[in-house]
Order: sequence, then C-alpha cells, then structure tokens
Amino acid sequence: MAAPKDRAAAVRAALRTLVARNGFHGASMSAVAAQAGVAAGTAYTHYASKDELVLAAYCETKSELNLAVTTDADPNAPAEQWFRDLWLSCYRHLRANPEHARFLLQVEHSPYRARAHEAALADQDDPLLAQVASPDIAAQLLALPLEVLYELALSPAIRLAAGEAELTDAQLDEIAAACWRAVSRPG
Amino acid sequence: MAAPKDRAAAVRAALRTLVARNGFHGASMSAVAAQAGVAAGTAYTHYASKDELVLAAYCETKSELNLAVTTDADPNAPAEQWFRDLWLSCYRHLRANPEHARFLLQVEHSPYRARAHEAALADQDDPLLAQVASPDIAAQLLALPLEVLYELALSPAIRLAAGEAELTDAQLDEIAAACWRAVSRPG
DNA sequence: CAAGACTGAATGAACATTCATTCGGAGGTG
DNA sequence: CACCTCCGAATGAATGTTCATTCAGTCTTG
Repeated sequence: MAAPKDRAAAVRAALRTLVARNGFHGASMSAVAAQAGVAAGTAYTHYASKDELVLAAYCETKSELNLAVTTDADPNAPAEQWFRDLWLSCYRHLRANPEHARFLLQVEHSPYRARAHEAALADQDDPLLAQVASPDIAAQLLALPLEVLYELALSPAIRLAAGEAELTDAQLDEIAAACWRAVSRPG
Repeated sequence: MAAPKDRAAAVRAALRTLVARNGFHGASMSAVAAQAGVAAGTAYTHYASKDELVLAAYCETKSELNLAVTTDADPNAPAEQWFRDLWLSCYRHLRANPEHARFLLQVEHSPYRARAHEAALADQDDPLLAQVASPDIAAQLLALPLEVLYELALSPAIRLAAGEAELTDAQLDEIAAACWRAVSRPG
C-alpha cells in the first residue's frame, strides 16, 4: 500500500482486512487487489490461486501471533505466571490487530480449517506445544487432549479480542486467572 | 427430505447441512434446493432471499438448542449442578447433531453475525438469560460481562461438539467442571 | 375450477483466473 | 555517456463459469 516494496505482503494484508471486515463473500480477488493497490492479475504472480493466498495469509498471521506470544511468556517462570503472561500477550496482540483475530476465527471455522492447520504446521512448528510439554507445566495441567485445553485456555483470548467489548486491565487479569483455573489441576 | 410435508423446513435443514459441510461457498441456492429435494425456485416461495433463509435456519437451530438445554437443566437445583446439566446437555445435543454445531459456529464468525443475533433475539427471548439472572445463580458467578461468561462457559461446549475429538463421559464431566471453575467465584 | 404451491429454464451480475501487452531497470556495446 | 536489448514483474481487459434470483407455465388441493 504505502511502500511499493513487498507487493505480496500487501496482497496478504488486503485479503486479511477484507475477510475480517466482510467475510470470504466480500473478499473477491479484484476487491483484494484494489485494497492492496495492485492490479487484478498481480496477486497471481505471487500465489497460484485464491486458496493459496488464503493459506499464506493464515500462516503469516498465525506466525506473527506465535512470535508475540512466545516473546512475552517465560517458560521457566512458575506455571501460573507463565500462563498469565501468555494469555495476556495473546489477547493484547490481537486486540491491537483485531483484523488478525477476526481473520483467524473466520478461517478456522470455514472449510479451510483442515488445510490451514496443515499449512501452518508445515510452515513452522508451534513453539507453544514445546512449552506445554515441559514437565513443570504439564504436571500442573489437566490430563485432557491438547485440543480441549486449547479451547478452554487460549481460544477465549482470541474470541474476546475479536469481539467489540472493551475490557479493563483488571477484568483481563480476572479472565486470564479464570482460564488458568479451568485448565490447571484444582486444589 | 423424508416427509414431503414441510418443504420450508427441508430447505432450512439442507442449508444447514451444506453450510456445515462445505461452508457458505459450497451452499449455493441450487445445491441447497437439490439437497432438499425441491426445485431451485421453491426456496423463494418461502424465503425472500438467501440471507433471509440463512437467518431463519440460524433461529431454528438456536431455538432447538435452547429447548434441549432448558429442558435438562433445573434452575432451582444448586448452581453447580445446574451448570453441569446445562453444559452437558448443550454438548450432547450438538454432538448428536454436529451439523448444527458447525453451522452455528460458521454463522457466528461470519458477517451474518450481527444480523443473526438480532434475528434470534426477535425470534424468542433467550431463556438462559433469565436463569443466569436469578439471584441464586448470579451470586456465584464472576462479575464479568455476560459475553465473557458465555465465552468461558458454554462456548467451549459448542466448539468441542463441532470438533472431531471423541470424548468419554468422564472427560466431559471433567471439562464441565473446568468451565464451572472458570466462571464461578473461587474459594 | 380457482388459488396457491411448485417447477426449472432463463437472466444478468459477479466471480476466479488467464494472457497479450506494458513497463522499468539491469546489463551489454560502441 | 548514449543507446539498445532483455527479462521478469505488473497490468487490466477478456474469458468462461457459477451464482442468486425471476417468471411463465404446470400441478395440487380444497
């Protein structure tokens, strides 16, 4: 858009913006190209198809989130504090970029879901998985499938960041604590 | 489909099935009509547009869920038990009808979201809201916006029901308890 | 037989994708 | 330095397809 430098990145960002705002319906390739400030054909010099572009934008978005989250949380800290920092930085990163949150949710509930997860795994392994597997932390978590723990713990952060509600710092601390109460062994 | 009685209902069900399976992309009006076993024009005898059909199918799906859930949970029981029954019946109803779960999620993360909520409110008031507002129960919940409590408590039931993972009864009890731990006042 | 439900081919708009063409600059040549 | 030649990125009008919606006519039912 501004910098005529990386047009592929501009196209990815434009797709993310339009999908977040108007859904896949409202994100035709010509609308995406217009939003990116390039010609209709340009997207196809970088991505073979719309599907490929969607997957690339998903991987980029997810990897930015991973970066934000793993930068802020110290896996050697006590598990409860590690989780709190993780949760809050996930929420804050997405609240600062609500389009990212809404795009992620939309892809993850669409038929792209399976292919997107596959592509994201191929793109980079999830650094979060490694941290969760560490003995200190694993010992304090419920013995449930990772998918379930994810739904209880981190997924609320994404959905709340995508929502309209404005939450105070105190509320966020309370919610992060609530998620920790959900996934950690009681007592 | 089976009964040639209520074609409007058949069309709603067909839309739900196709959207759940293939997303809004894969649910063209002609595909929906074919799935419902009627002609392309027939849907328009009952609904003025595709949007109207989507909203009607959403309202129907949501109201069936409401019915299942409020039948099983006794608002006069102790709050913890009330919640457990509520959570489990929500999960079980949707697990028995995974297309309902996937359809709901897909609508709620699409640009239909706002209009769908509006339509569902107009269609019938949410009996859950009344129960949550009752003093016995409200006193034991965290003082957070309802939207937040919903994300922490009931939303995981829907998403887990939409997922592929098979969960045992013991795991379900554990997860329902985890959600209750999240939204109830600790101590 | 009247009124409505139903049909499915027809319509025009919108879409993803293609491709003949243009553009800008890197490198070679005199 | 001026000039020419390439080359891949970028363009945007054109293409063929698919879609939501319509409607003239057929069938059902009371």
